[in-house]
This record gives sequence, structure tokens and C-alpha cells, in this order.
Amino acid sequence: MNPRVQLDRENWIENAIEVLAREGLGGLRVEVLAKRCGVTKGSFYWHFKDRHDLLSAMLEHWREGRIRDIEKVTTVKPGMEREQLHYAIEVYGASRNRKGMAIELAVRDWARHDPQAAAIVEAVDLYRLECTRKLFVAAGMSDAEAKSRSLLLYACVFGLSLMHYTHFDNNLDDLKERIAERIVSA
Amino acid sequence: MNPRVQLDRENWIENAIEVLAREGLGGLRVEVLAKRCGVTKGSFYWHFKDRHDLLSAMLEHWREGRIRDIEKVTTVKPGMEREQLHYAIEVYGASRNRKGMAIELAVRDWARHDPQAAAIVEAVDLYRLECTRKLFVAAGMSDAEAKSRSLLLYACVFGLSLMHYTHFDNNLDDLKERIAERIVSA
DNA sequence: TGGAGTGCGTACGGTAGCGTATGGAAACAA
DNA sequence: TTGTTTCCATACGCTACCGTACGCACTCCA
Repeated sequence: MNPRVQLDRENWIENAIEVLAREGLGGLRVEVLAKRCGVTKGSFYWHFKDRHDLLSAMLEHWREGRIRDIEKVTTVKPGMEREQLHYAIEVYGASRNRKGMAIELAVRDWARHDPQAAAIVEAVDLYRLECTRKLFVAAGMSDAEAKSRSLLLYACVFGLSLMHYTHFDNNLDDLKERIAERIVSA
Repeated sequence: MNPRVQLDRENWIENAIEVLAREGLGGLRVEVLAKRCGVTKGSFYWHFKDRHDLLSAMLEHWREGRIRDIEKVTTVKPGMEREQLHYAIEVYGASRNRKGMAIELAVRDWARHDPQAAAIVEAVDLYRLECTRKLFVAAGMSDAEAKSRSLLLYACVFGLSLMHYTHFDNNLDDLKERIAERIVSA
């Protein structure tokens, strides 16, 4: 039996992030979101002070989720650093991760017009960059080279998700493998 | 002849793209744009059928500008291909090109929700990828490697403009040089 | 000089969305 | 039972927009 008929803040936030991924920040309207949750905005304004209150909560929720995810993807037993870096690249580009990447891009576009979102993105970026930097160092690179590879890795991952290159080649997997190799290999 | 109608339309489009760069597609409102042009929307609806008419014209204007720009950046006398590739990377990341990159990102976000914009972005991407691919081939790479490098180059350029890495290092120029070298060098 | 076209202003109806006010049902407490 | 808290519905005012209707000044020209 499902005793949870009522909504809490967490439910609202998760639904809001879904809408953000599909429609972007501009499509995230209180009344539309309420209809999606099967209630009216009367409920919304009980759980949240206003729209901005929801947006702040979404950013914080996203940041925490990213930090947890980054730790999961970048912890590895010694000697497997390059394999883990390849895995990280593959995960970000995987089609099963479309929703996560859609959120990622929506938040980054959000950050272009909102300092609060920009601060969250910066925190997440610096954490990501630092984690993969350690992997590159553990794989035997110098500090400076590790930093540049770390930056290259994420720039490439996000850049690829921003481009429309499906018809550029009929063996995209080979292209991606070559790119990953170029990013990771010594 | 009657160049005034065309020029006025062009004027609206250029102002609209300015607003798009600063505010995003959501901030591009007919009445706001009219105020920016120093007129009222009565003028707008004389030059354009409706808002969508303006948006289509903006996309076409952007596409044509990009094609011209790509040709300008990727034509080079034989033997200077790698230098030109370095120059292309540097140009896209330059701070003097902030506005162009803001437009770029706004259009790409637009393309995530609009098939017409997505088609324009795909056309521009394929043209860009093809032009730099030729440079890599002329620099001595195999077809497959040239394609992967071409894709890596633009993915990295756009990805970097999407990230917030200013505080990752206090010698960002060195990082960028290393990245460019990794993309271009054999 | 008066008619036609041009470029824009003004006024209006309509919709979407934000936030508030208030009522009411259900659960829980005393 | 009765009061209180929780959670949501309904109704309302307000603003920002979109697109249309129409009018007004100006230019061109036969």
C-alpha cells in the first residue's frame, strides 16, 4: 500500500529537475509543474516560499548529487587509473545518460544568467577537475600535464554533448575511442 | 531599388541576436526588443509576420555568418596547417570573442528544444568539422585520425566555454597551450 | 496636388504565469 | 468530542507578453 499520497519538498524538486531537463529553465513554470505532480499550485506555495525558493533547492540538490556521483566514478584501486578514466569518458557520453546530460546542459545554461547557478557549477567543476587530476597524477603524469588533461577531458565530454555530429562519420565509436585515447594516453 | 526594407530587417535581426547573446532565447521578447531599437512593436510587426518569423531569420543570419567565418579561419597556405589550427583554437577561446561564444551557446541551447535550430546547428557543425578535418589531413594525418581530431577540437573549444575553471589553476594559459598541443600535435 | 504606398504609434483583446487569500478536508492530539 | 496542524483547492488581482486593428505622418510621383 502506498501511504505516500502527499508530496514533500523532495518530490517537487525531483519533478522540477525532470522538467528542467526536458524543457529548460524557461519551461519550468509553477502551475505546469503542479499539474505534472497532479496537484495545484496551492500545494506548491505551501512547500515553497516562491519560485526562487524551488530553484535554489534544485541547485543544491543537483550539487549534492553530482558530488556523490563524482566520488563514485573517480575512486579506483591503484594501477587502474587509466581504465577508470576511460570508463568516466564512456559514461558521460553514453546514451543511457541522456537525462543526466540534459540536466547538466540546462544547469550550465542557467548559470550563464544567474550568479547563484554559476557558483554551483563552478564548485562542481572544480571538484570534478580535481578528482580526475589525481587520477592522471596517479597514472604517472606531471602536475601541470595532469591538470591540462583533466580540463581537456571534461571540456571534451561536455562539448561533444553540445554538438550535432551524428552524420559526420559512420563509425562514431571509432572516433570516440580515438578521442578517449588522445585524452588519456601518455 | 529599395534597400531600406532589407536593411531595417537586418537591423532588427542584429539587435535580436545581441539580446539572444545576453539574455538567451527566453529573454528575447518583441516589445523588449522594440524598446531596445527605440521604436514600438508596431514597427516590428510591419517587418516581421510574427515572432517566429524573426527567429527563423536570426537562425539563417547566424548560419551564413558562421559559414563565412569558418572559411576565413580555415583557409591557409600549404605547410601552415598546424599553425592555423592553433590559431583557430586560440580564437574561439579568446576573451575578445565572448559575444560570439555567447551567441554560439545560446543557439545551441535553442537547438535542444527546436528542430529548426537543431538543423542549423548540425549544418554549421558539419561544415566546421569538415574544414578542420581537411587541415589535419593536410598536416599529414590519416582520415580517421583527422576526423577524430577535428571533433576533439570543437568539442574542447565549446566545452571549455561551458565550464567554470578560472580558479582551477593560476596559469591557465599554460593549461590551454598544453591542451591545444594535445589536440593538434602528432 | 492628390492618391498610393511606407514606416511606425496607439489602443485593444486575449493568454499565461506569479503570488496571495482563504476555505476545507483529513489526520492527529488532548 | 473539539481544537490544531498539515496539505491542498479555489478564486482573485496583477503583470508581461503576443498579435491585430487602425490611424497618422511622411514620401514619392503622375
